[in-house]
Amino acid sequence: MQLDQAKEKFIQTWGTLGSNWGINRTMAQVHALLLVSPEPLSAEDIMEQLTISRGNANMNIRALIDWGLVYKELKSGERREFFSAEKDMWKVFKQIAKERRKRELEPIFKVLNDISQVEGDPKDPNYQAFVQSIGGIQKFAGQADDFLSKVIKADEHWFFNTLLRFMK
Amino acid sequence: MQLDQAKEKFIQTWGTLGSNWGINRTMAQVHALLLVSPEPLSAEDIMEQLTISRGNANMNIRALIDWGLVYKELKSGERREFFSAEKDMWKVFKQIAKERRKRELEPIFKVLNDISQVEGDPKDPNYQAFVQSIGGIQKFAGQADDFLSKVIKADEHWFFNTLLRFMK
DNA sequence: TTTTATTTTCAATAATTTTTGAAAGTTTAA
DNA sequence: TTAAACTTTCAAAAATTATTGAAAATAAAA
Repeated sequence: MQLDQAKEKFIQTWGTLGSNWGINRTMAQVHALLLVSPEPLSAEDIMEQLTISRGNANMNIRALIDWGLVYKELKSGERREFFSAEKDMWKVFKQIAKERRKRELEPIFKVLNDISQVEGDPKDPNYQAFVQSIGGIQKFAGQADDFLSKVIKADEHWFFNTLLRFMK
Repeated sequence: MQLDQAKEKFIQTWGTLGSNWGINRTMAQVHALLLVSPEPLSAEDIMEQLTISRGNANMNIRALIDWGLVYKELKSGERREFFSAEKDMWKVFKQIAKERRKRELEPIFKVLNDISQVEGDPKDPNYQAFVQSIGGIQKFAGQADDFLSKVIKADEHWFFNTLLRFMK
């Protein structure tokens, strides 16, 4: 396979992967493109290589920067902005975990907490099932959150070597 | 808060959560409804409670069954089918991990393997960046897969107690 | 300043995904 | 058998989400 084909296939695959996980396809494609580019690219470069509009490129680049997955680079003597992606997959993973934790887990805790205050007849099976189910979810979410907070701080070598070995 | 409101809020929240993770909103809502129902529900019940059409209910129930998150229950003397959800969150989590691993990780390995065979000039920085980036992703994906395969087999108590303690 | 280069915004449009509902299919009971 | 109860399918419609492109905003250079 030639480089161009391989690049194209990677960008498409990464885009599909993203959309399976609730991430806009183009955003994932921009990320993929930056992942395999040796040098930072300008908005123009990205527009051309992915054949997308200026507005689309801009929005998705900004979103990637918000997620902490892409960095803005300033080249001296150059007026326009250049962008590069974090290529260390462990860092990418931790950054996504961190952001999703903040953006999603936190709001869910709030809702779970609110609805677990539900009032009702303790003899009503609907009430019982509700309280029990929400309780189970709360407990799980709390444990998952503890685990995540540790993963976010962990070092890759420790995580995959030490931990994986411990897990037998 | 009253039970009906709490239920409604839970169903909406679970639906939003699902769509953030690439799962159709209605599918997540059906799952939520079954999670908080003490008794299995019929398709008719689900249609009414979520005010969705028969076709929509049917499709999403089937999808949940495919994911192994919902079970079909047969009541003797009843002709229609009833459905119930797995309420143990650890099992739910493991089931989702198992399915996504099969549906997504496996195809990605295949693509990564194909494109890592790319031919090119070892002096070309584009080629170097590509090979290196894909290599890093492959390595990470392999380790993540090993980890996942262990999680899928793990017991909840062991995972959260023993492991969480070990992670300090 | 004013001009020029570049980035951002956002209403309109396009593309995609989801939902509906009626018809076809299936299964059980009479 | 035939009829009734229930489930599945799928083309059309609706809803949602993403994209465009041109105008407005911003920033640097002249």
